[in-house]
Amino acid sequence: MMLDSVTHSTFLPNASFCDPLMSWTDLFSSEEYYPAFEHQTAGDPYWTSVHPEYWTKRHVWEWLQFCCEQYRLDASGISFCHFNVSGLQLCSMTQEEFREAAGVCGEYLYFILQNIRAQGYSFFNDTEETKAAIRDCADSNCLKTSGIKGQDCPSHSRASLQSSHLWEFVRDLLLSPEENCGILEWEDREQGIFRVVKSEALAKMWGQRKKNDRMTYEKLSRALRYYYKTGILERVDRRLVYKFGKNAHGWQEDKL
DNA sequence: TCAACGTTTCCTGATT
DNA sequence: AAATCAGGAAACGTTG
Repeated sequence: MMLDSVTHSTFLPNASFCDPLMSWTDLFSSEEYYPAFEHQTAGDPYWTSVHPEYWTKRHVWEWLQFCCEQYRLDASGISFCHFNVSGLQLCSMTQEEFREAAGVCGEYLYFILQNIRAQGYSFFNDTEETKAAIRDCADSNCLKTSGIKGQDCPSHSRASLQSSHLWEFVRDLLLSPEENCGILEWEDREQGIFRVVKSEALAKMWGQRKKNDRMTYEKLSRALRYYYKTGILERVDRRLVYKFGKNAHGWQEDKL
């Protein structure tokens, strides 16, 4: 049903980007088109295992996080609530809507998404062609005028995804209601104060993210306490309650 | 190859 | 009593 919108994608500044003979299904079912990624367990596929049109909100978040990290986008300029959408909704967003949601970074994100849609995850393969295309887009759209630092296309995507920081994981969980499952709860949204409601579940989730089944809340909380030093978190003298510090970004409602 | 970074692991002791 | 907090110390994996 989505085949038309994909194969007839109009955002293809460089025709060589998309092989017109390659079908949508082929693009996303062929292992060789995204060799850099591993599929997760069937019950919980990673965004790279799923077609953008079928991404859940969680997948959208994962993709966004990946883009921010891989391309060093300034997350503070991105309105995350605009991206609290399903893959289908994301795919229906126009370039203008991306710009509204994330400024110049939005154009970049739009470009990346359209390329994934058009050619699958081969977009991330380490080819000169892709690198050049990214540079072209970057030059004409955002890198010149924004703080985005130019980077070659991702060749270590998986590693990069795994390197996601704990506080960002916590932040994103807090901002993603359907993934949260009542694990975290805002205590004071404006001040960035939140409570860990299900400490064990939080540790389990973090452990899953880091592929570490020995993670416990005891150990996770030690890592959180290190954030007091760096101003990512501030101490709140209540059990299981934390507060984002001045060096944490991307959690504030008015900046979303 | 090395060193910095962000944890992870373990621990002792205090607090709730 | 069990869970959580506070940090020191050291190990560890990734990254530049």
